[in-house]
Order: sequence, then structure tokens, then C-alpha cells
Amino acid sequence: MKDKEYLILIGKNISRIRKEQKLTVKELGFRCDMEKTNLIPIEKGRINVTIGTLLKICRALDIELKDLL
Amino acid sequence: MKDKEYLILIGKNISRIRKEQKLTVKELGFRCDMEKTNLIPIEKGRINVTIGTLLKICRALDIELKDLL
DNA sequence: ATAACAGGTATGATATATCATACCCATTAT
DNA sequence: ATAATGGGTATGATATATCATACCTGTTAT
Repeated sequence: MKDKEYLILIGKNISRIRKEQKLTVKELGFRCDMEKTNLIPIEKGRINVTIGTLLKICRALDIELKDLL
Repeated sequence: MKDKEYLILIGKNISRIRKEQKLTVKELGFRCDMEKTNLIPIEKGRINVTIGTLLKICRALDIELKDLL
């Protein structure tokens, strides 16, 4: 799978799980201390996100990193 | 698990799998078009590596991203 | 109608991942 | 002895992830 496809998949998983938990992007941003201007592109798969950032998001959603892959 | 611990774990897995395949850092670098000055800190877990970089390494080692977590 | 909210984009600033080069220290081979 | 090799560090340059602010659009609530 190409990088971009992989990043899009990860982003979709974040977006899906966030919505399942009835969270807005803003609320997720508050939980993991991130800006929505960075979260939205991540959910869209436009950013080559780091492991550290993914871990922050995972903790905010109470999931494991492998749940995003 | 803390970010740093997670990054160290990923790095150890890269290093272990590379050695299992009898590859030097230089050879791995050649395969994934990366510098050893960047690969070594990644194997040490000192760098907050991106998904894109991990995917390059995974392709060079013929493994899946989840194999590193 | 309009105020509040949610997702989304644009942009400039800052932090840092990655590159490129040079160098050090052990170990191994000649 | 020394040349070659492998892991490792230091550093300056470049690319880009992330922050911070401002703004737009559509939807919902009052």
C-alpha cells in the first residue's frame, strides 16, 4: 500500500472512532492538546504524522496504536 | 506506555529484524534510500519517526507496519 | 434573522525530522 | 601495522510537522 493510502486509512480510523465516541474535532484536540488545524489534515491523511502524535490521539481516544492501522 | 518507550520498542524491532536478515545499517539505508545518520537514531528510539519513514523501512525489510509495534 | 457551533482551509511562525558530510572507536582482514 | 568495515556521534542545511490565528461554509438553535 502506498504511503498516502496508508495515511488516509489511519485518518479515516481516527475520524470513525472519534465519531463513535461522539467527540468533535475540537474536543479531541482538547483531550490530546492539539490544534484542529492539525487534526483535520491528519484525519484526511494529508499529513505524514509522527508516532508521537498518533500516540497522543490514541490516548485521547483510549485505544491502541494498532487499532489505527 | 510512554512515547519514548514506544519509540525505543519500535527501534529495537527494526534493529532485531534487520539483524535477522543479516543486513547492515548501511545496506538497510540503501534499500530504503535513507541515511544511517537518521536510521541509527531511529533504531535507538531517539527520533519521533513518521509513518512515512516507518513504511519505507517496512518495505525494505519486507514486513508489515504492525510487525514493528 | 442571527447567534452559536462544527468542519474545513489559508498562512506565517516555530519545532523538529531528515539529509549530507565529517569524524570517532572497535573489530576484522590483509 | 594498517586498511576496511560496522556502529555510533556531531553539526549545519533543508523539508515539513505542528502551532496559532484568522476566516469561510453549512447547520442547528434561539
